[in-house]
Amino acid sequence: MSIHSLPVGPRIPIPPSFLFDGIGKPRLVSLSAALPLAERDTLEPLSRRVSLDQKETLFGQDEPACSVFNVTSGALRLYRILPDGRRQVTGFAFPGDFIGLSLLDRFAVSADALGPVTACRFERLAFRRLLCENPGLMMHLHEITGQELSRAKDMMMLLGRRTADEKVATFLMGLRDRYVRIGLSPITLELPMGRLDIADHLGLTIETVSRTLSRLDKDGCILIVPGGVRLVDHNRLDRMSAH
Amino acid sequence: MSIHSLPVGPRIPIPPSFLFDGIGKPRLVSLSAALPLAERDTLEPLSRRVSLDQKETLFGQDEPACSVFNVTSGALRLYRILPDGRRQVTGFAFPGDFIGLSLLDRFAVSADALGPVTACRFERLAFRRLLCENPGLMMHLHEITGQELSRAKDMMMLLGRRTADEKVATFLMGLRDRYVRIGLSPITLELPMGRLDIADHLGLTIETVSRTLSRLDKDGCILIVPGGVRLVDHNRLDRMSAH
DNA sequence: CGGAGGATTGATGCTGTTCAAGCGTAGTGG
DNA sequence: CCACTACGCTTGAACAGCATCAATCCTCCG
Repeated sequence: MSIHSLPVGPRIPIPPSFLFDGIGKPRLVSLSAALPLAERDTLEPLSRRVSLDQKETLFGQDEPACSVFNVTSGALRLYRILPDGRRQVTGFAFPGDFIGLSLLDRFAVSADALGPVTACRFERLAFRRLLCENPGLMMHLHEITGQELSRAKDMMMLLGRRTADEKVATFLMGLRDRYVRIGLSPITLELPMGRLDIADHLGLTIETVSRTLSRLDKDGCILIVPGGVRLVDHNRLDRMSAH
Repeated sequence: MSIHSLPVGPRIPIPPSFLFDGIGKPRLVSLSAALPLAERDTLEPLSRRVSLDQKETLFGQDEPACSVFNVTSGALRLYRILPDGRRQVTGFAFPGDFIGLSLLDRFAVSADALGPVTACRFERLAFRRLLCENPGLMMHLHEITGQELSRAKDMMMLLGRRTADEKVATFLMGLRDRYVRIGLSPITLELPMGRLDIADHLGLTIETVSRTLSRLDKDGCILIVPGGVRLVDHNRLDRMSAH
């Protein structure tokens, strides 16, 4: 697929590993590749498929959380909104990601689709019950939650202490890392989210995001392409996102 | 204790409920009141006491995490530092709080004492093993982690989308809520952390924090007292922290 | 062709930072 | 008991980075 034909709301494809298990037998598109096969087999019978179109919402903040989700294809934005309309996008969910893993009574964020999305839905109480019977699985999911918490702390550092340039560079490098893991191109990054979503994620305005990307482009760090961004000067980006 | 005699590095007292169990028998100061007695009794045998003096560090970011902690008295700051010295204080730990609950291989933050601190230390692998044998307990601790994650998202909203005034007001109201739960005065808040810690927590500079507190004082919202702050105009503070 | 929505770019202004000086209190030693 | 220092906090003045306001462009689509 040429970079010039990326759709505007790009479709995050289903990585091939999700479509077949070890012996090449097709299986229902379903659970995270991050999970060992045995655990997938434990969880899968409990799941139901969900599909969303662009802009449809999966759930809203503070709604009773009767489900847990695992994204199979597409991408979602997760966010909170203040009474006066200010929004913070706390993150984006990609194939393989769980949503609602902390199993609280209510959802901590709202979630809606950036494009067509499919996911596995689990009934929360059944999910919980299953975990209680499989301490190993619960421990694994607890670990995944711990990693999310660690990333949340990265995010605090990003929001509290970094400049606009660093924020944007860090965002791009973070996306690259995630794309590597789910089998998407880490060179030409699809950006299924709009500039406003990025801005609300990084604690900036849409204008600042746009200007910063333009400058990175002019400086030869990146190349802005329809529907995404091509990473050019990897080193410079790495230095900007200075860990 | 008069508000004018608050020590500069105030001692966060041990809530009485930690000192005695149901039948009035004294017990070793130890575990969180947030935990049911049965769970406390399960965990306690595994624990070792730790004491820290002011400014001593409990552990550093990225160190191998061989322990899990539960604070019994005092307060700690949890933070990350960038190579160039910029710091983000991700939170503060008070009596009852667990640290390192996500059980990852390495600590996600550094932790050091704001004043004299005591805590329970658990050997991580033993702790982990115990949890695998007590799914109910594991589920409970998972839930606590989920709440921490939810607060991390509040923090993202705070850092990304709120003004300096709102940040400071929200910080104070948040402290009030926590102090209520651990039995400290929610009217005259002790501030065991310095202005710089608050600044690095809220993504501001020390000058902005100082100015903002001064203005809140002048406006009659709060009263700055040695070692802390007295909340005066509760309503106005609530409106400023506008949830 | 015309409209809608997102993205870009420019001009201006404000919020919070930076730099700098001064204050207050605790602790120390003469 | 009082200087003297150290340290954290406060306050002021000037500055800068990002926000705001506004206009234009681009692409997709009907």
